[in-house]
Amino acid sequence: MGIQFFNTYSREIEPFEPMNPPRVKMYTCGPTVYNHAHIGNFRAYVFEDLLQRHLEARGFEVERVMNLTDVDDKTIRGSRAAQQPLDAFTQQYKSAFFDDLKTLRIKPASAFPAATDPRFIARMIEMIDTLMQRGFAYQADDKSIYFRLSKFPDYGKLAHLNLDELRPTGRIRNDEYEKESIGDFALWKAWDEADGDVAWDSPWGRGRPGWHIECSAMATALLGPQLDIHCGGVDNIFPHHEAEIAQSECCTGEKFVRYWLHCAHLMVEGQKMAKSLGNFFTLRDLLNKGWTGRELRYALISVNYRLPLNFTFDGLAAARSALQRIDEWARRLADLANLHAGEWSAANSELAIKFANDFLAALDDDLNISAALGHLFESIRESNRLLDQNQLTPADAHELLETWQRINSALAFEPDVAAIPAEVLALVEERKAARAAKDWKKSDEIRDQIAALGWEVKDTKDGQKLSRKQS
RNA sequence: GGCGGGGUAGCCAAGUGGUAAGGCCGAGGUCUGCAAAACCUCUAUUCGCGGGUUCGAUUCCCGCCCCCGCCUCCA
Repeated sequence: MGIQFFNTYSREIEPFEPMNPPRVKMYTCGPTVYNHAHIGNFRAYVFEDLLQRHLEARGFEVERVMNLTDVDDKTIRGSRAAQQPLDAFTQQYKSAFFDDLKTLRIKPASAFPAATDPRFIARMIEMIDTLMQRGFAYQADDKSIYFRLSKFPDYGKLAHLNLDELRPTGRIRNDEYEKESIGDFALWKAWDEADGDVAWDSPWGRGRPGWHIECSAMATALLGPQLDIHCGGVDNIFPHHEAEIAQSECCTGEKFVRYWLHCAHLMVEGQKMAKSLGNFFTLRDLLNKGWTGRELRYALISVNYRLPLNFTFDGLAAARSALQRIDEWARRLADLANLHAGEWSAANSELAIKFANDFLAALDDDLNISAALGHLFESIRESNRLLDQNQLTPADAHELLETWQRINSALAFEPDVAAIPAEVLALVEERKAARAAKDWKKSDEIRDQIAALGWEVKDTKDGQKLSRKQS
């Protein structure tokens, strides 16, 4: 069985066949940089990262683009409130976003195009112009340009919505009466006072681009008319991704996206995350509480992307415990392998081979991470048992470790490397002497001193082992 | 109202027409100067509820209940 994904468009599991293997063109909707991204946003980005990493583990070359929305109602409002120019205002959140990606071990995309980049503004104008010429767009009395939905009967197919049955929810602005049809969305928004000095010239007057056209313009400019994979949160399905399809296909005449993958929402302690509920968290909030990026990464990645994820602090604690167990296991393997470096003749470890096959096959199946982690922990238990019984050869240990490293290229769960302070090393030496003299009292005192410095020392048959203490 | 996703042990969660992976937590044990780690054992006769199909359903069908999301610029 090859790789297969659930395609939102067909609502079915489909075999994954990119246009030009091994190349994969992937577009992922990025953040609107008007504040710090929250953990719900990062659930989507972590999912996309796992997707990319697994495709790469399977030999694909992924070219991924993630856009940055740095002009829209919220960024403009924010910059005015902060009395900063728009670019200065958004720049701080762009930087913070990149820091957060790093903390969560999310691989950088091949490109992070920003909506305000003159090159892409030009591209957007060009696309809108094409749509105007072909009759897919029109200028309304308010001078804005709108997409003419009546010309694109496929609109609604991705979301499987019947447009005639849409229920008005009050989110439709009443002042858009100039539009031909209530669903027509803005491609170009004519300047108004609230925009301040944020405006670009266009054939239709000064204004700024609509949100949807951004993605269509940047995706097709950087990846071509057709994408293999387009990701985002389920909330983007309608209307954003519908609009992208409409704009792109009416411009290029080609099918825009082959596989649509959407991840479900994150909830917090069983409720929707909202500032008003006091359960709204950014990555920084969690770091300040003593959690690490990889712990959050584990918590976010360990539930299948199509299921709603209930984020809890119990879940983070479970992530911490699971990661420590993985760390300890990998260290035991490394210790055994290193102790006998040079004795690694071809092991053909059945355990390692089965581990790799089972794990990767699980991820092939629409990123079934739960099953994949199940195989990981089964392998851990089995090899730990063999280690306890001195039945694991150094060659097996070496091979298992290599297998783990390959698998971990998709997970990125390795421990943060921390240099052991000289002070701690000195205490360990001192303790070694005390232990040789069976001075248990002194040994325990030094253990406490080491703990006070943030490190944990464990006594094994191969001597003391140090690890960073978790907060 | 429309569309979609869910309800599996204390929590998270995989899964199949043939009798319930895995993780976390908890209890007991082995090991250990102690501690930690690791390992072993135990923890759902049962998979929201009621019917049906079947030799047999958690898995298929019908009905019902509950939760969550989207319904025009929130990942």
